[in-house]
Amino acid sequence: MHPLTGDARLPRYQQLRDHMVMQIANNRWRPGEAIPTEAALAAEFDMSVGTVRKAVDVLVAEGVLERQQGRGTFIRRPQFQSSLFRFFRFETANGERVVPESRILAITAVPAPSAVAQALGLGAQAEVIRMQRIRLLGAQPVLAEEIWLPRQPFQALLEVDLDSKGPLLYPIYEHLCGQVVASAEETLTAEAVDAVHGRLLHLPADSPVVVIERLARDYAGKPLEWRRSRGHAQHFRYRIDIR
Amino acid sequence: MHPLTGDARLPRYQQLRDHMVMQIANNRWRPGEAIPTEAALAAEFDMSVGTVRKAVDVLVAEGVLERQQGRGTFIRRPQFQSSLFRFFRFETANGERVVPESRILAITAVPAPSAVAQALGLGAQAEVIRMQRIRLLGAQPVLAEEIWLPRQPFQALLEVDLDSKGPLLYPIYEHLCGQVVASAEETLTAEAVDAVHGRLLHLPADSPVVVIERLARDYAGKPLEWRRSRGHAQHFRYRIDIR
DNA sequence: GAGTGGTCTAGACCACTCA
DNA sequence: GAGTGGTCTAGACCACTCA
Repeated sequence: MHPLTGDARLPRYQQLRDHMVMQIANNRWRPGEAIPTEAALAAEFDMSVGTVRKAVDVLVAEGVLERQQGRGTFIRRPQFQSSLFRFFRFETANGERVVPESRILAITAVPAPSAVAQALGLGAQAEVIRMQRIRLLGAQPVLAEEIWLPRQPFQALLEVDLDSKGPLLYPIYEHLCGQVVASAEETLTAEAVDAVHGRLLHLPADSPVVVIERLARDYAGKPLEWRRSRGHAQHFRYRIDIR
Repeated sequence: MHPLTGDARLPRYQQLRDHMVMQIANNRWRPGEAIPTEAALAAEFDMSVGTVRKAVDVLVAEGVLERQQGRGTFIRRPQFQSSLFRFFRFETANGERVVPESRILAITAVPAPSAVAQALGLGAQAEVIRMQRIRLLGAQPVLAEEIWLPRQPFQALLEVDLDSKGPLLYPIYEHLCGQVVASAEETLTAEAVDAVHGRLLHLPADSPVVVIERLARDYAGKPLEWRRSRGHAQHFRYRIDIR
């Protein structure tokens, strides 16, 4: 048995939810691992299974946990590889969906521009890593990305050949730097392409492009990465259900 | 006491949820009205209050119901007036948010083009109402909309002066035609403006515009309205939180 | 067959609303 | 103070997974 340490004025299921978020943020369990059974948690915190279930319900609704009947409840690994592809459709000539290849144009450590420092919650002049890359379908560039990371936990990225590790950065962040992206905020805008990105994307002047800015955070809510991606509007389509 | 009529193999809370959706679709309760208390529903369907709460939880999560502690549980009236403004920001010179005025350019009954018939789930050559309107900030057009409705329940729209009733159509649908919009699917795309819309929106050639297609449905899921709105990308901004 | 989450019950007591 | 939803308990039994 083990007392909860949170704000005792909150309902017990909320206290348990907060406690579990903290455990996850502190890497007590890794993505894909099972948390203790509902009965075990009820015994540990001296509450009924119904109250444990309510705390777990909240975390499932928040996308942090995933239930599997008969097997257990697991830390959900966010599926960010498909994130851009909720916005952009890339297909081969035969109509098959494909993940564009990645080519890194530049990766360097620089003092953070003030907008980047602010987005990442860093002090002025903190060191950041700046990565520029393009995503290609065959020889055709389809996305241009600039990516900013705090230097300290991501230093290792400067010391490896990223292009050899495939186009998906978040698994690299996890394995190379121990940083797990758990949530993100994205902002969509659209504009006529500027000269720089027109050249990068091989687009005529004034072509419409969609811009996606993304701030990615870990389980504790700490900003890990700020990214801006641009792609031709022709590939863009996004669907929303509302009530 | 009253037996549930749904699929008896489903959990009882699901059966109750399905039953309540049906009641709402059949206008047993109107938007804004309270449904019976949890205790009354438990007595009516001979189940425990916990099971009723679980059915209500589902409908709250789906956005159909709204709980108010101490007062009751209410049919949620979807807040569609703000729907476009989740995508477009319109502000006066002083930076205040405003709802653009509406000017209807044309409203006529026509045979449904096949794409419209398909979207609205109508037979080929069914009669539909076609409305074209622009939204204005002062003298500046900011949105161009084409709106398609099945003629039958919306006939009354052809017989009134819509411009005098303000820019929000959904309250008019409800009061004039008895049709309540309960949910919608929206698809965002972006393009360079074409000649027709460039003229309507007073935009130079090749300006980037964002296009929102929306299919609106009633509580039973029946399509009520299909709409396509175009606005200058400069006003467009959309934010998404993902896990 | 042991262990997991899923459904359901029948209650107790609390927090809030409103006349 | 009567009536509402919110929290929590302690159980029973079911559906599913996996060795």
